[in-house]
Amino acid sequence: MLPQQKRLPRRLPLQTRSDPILDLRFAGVCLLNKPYHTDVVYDYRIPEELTDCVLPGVFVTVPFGTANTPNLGVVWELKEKSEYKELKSILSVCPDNVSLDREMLGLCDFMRQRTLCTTGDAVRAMVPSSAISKLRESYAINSEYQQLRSDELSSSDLFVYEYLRLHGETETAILHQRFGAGTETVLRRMRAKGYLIRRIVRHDAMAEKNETVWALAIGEEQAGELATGARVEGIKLTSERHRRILTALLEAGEPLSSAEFAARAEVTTTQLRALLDKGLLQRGERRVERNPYELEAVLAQPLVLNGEQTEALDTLWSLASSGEPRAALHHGVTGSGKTAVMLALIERLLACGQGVIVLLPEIALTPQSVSIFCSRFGNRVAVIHSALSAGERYDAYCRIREGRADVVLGTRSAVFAPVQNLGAIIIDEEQEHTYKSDQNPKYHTRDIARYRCNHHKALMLLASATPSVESYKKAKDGVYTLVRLTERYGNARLPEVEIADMRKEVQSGNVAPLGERLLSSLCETVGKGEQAVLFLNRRGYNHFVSCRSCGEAITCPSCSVAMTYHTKHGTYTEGELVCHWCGRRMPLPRECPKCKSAHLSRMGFGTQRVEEELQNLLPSSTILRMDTDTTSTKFAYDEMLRQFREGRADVLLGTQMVTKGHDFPQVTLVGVLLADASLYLDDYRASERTFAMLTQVIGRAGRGELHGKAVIQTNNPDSEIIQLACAQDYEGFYEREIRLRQLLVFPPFCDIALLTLSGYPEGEVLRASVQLSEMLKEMLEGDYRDVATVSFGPFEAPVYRVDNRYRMRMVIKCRMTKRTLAMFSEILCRFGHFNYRKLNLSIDFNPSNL
DNA sequence: AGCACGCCGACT
DNA sequence: GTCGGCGTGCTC
Repeated sequence: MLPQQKRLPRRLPLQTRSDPILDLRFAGVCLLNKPYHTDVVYDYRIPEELTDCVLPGVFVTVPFGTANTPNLGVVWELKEKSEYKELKSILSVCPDNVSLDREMLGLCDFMRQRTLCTTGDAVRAMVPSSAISKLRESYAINSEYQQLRSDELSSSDLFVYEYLRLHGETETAILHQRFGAGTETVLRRMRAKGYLIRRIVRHDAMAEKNETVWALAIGEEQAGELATGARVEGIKLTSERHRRILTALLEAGEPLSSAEFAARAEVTTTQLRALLDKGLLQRGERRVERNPYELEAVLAQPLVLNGEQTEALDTLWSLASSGEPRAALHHGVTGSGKTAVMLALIERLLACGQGVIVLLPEIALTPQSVSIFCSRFGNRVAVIHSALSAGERYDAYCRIREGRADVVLGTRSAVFAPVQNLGAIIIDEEQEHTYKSDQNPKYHTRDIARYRCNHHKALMLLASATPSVESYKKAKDGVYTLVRLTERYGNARLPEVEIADMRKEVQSGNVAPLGERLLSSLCETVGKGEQAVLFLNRRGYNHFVSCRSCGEAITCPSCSVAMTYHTKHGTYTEGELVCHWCGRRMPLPRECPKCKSAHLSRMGFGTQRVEEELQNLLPSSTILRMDTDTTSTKFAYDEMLRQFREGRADVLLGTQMVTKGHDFPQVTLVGVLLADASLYLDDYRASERTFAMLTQVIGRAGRGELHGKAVIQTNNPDSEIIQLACAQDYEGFYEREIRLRQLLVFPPFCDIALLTLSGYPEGEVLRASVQLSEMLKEMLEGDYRDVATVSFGPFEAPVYRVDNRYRMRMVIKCRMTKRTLAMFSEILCRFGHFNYRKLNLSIDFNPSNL
């Protein structure tokens, strides 16, 4: 057993530099590039000249290790004394463009404990990477070492040496580009021999972008006279363009950029420079804000809320203004006008000087949804999503931190937006699995939002037509306040839903993706000049095995998730079934366990095929296909949606993308192909996802004046989930689902820790996975006897080999308590100490996907 | 993660 | 005999 590392303190000591009693000459620093088992607080001396700028949350560089390599770190705490002797001193403080405030430092700690991530992981999630200084390594020839013994150096050594002799000090990245893969070894070797020296330099964040602007260097009166062509103090402007420059400046009343001059006065930089030389103009700098969203604040029409909405707003407002941290679940049927309530709530919060974060899943963050916010709140809105450039992200961050933007609209990572006086965090479509990060730090947005709302005594508002079972249970248990909207807004009625049994089609010889019912409805709709949306449920494509006769898929006897078909040694027929939750394996049965039919099949068809078919059947109509192939750029995606909304296409065919965040008033028909495909995912949330998807897609129809219709094609018309979705009966779905979860012990009745061990070679991974499970067993029988768990595995991950790394897994059902977390933390530390270079252990709590 | 120390195989 | 392989242990 290895010695225990001293983990980080749970609470931050309260302290500021102004405290007169304390003589805070030392700093505890967390380094940003440390692996989990060495991510502890390291003490450093604060040099005299830095006493004023070393404060908790500030980024610094410190020497580390025997070589005193500079490392980037964040000051965690200040202290009077340190247990350690022979402390090193902080090297430098990064410029003041970012630092973590108390809230963010606390959040950092929270994330480390909850997700078992490192300080670096947490910090990088909170702050745009372009705002943090970077350390860059470069090499140069050691001038004190004159003799070049060429017998000691290989030819690749000499190439690099020669390059450095010619070019001088060069960054490692550039050398790497020039000399390829083996460069690191070459550099290391030559440094060890004393030929080269290495330097690590701090490069500060790119920070703001500035542009050159031109201003008057003389008085306005003088300029005015010159602009008329008069002679002033010996100068007369004969060129008409020169006079236009002065006129433009006087009209603008502020400095202008070259581009602005070009637009206003049709003059070029040459002419501007001429006036500069005459001493009439001077050059200055102006901050440019990189904001891809042109935010015209249109005069917002007042929100008209119906009775139910007003009631919901009042409840939410009383929670938000209570001065206490609160959480609410806003459950409204599709089309009930949740957004209007949200907007009204935001207006009230802004009126009280509070800011708001609104989170949406990526695919719902469309120009349409952005414009809803921008038209109402204008340039107070900051939009944050993954497609922003580093500069745009940085500027949005600054705008928020400085309070110039107080309505933040964004995807998962926007939950960290540095809104100063936070009134609410709204998570729309809260059941979406994209709110769970599957890379380090593996946080759930809800947990971060809850932490931040506690800090700000703000409201966390979860909204959805189909809440996650976890959240709805919390609402039922009174942890969240439940706010309901049960009516569709305005004249809109729920569409009429028809379930089309595809088994009959198969029996009558039709194997086409479009059944008769859907086809005839489609012809009718298009014939009337109305629009249709076809949703192809492609999740679970081809992996599970289902019965053609009864429609059931083969599920794991102990987990109630579909078993996945794995081929063996490249033969397609000789496969076996595997459960990704408990690792159970079994051969592919000859007949259906339910109805004994021999018609077992793998299933699926792609969007292209459906598109072709459609085009044949409806030759005169325009079909838009929207999937990951056709919408590789965000631009293409937006363009397609716009085309469809403007009525330039009759049918929109696509995957999940078509289900979210768009209002198409002209759509009267919604068709779902293969509704049951996602019913048998190898995930315990398969029913939940299918229900949510179907409910939402059905809700797309009939949102305007026209009445809508939905046709649901399925091999499994008796499925309770499909029927409940067609009836838009969330309550019924929940009751059924929660009972199942309890019975089989799945969240919210337990938490799940997914341990993934990856690396190479295969034998090592297998050996280590056995060692891991033994270690776990030993801990559960020893020091952690009090931790209740049920472990499965180790078994192969669903995709066993990725990028030549082999992956083994363990699934552990547990309760996420301090003790459980402490145990997993120790596992990570111990594994780190084993120093398995090529192996990596990752732990994900309640993962979103397998 | 890096880096140094340290102990074994294939080269001058 | 040495260089360099990577096993092991430490970093305020």
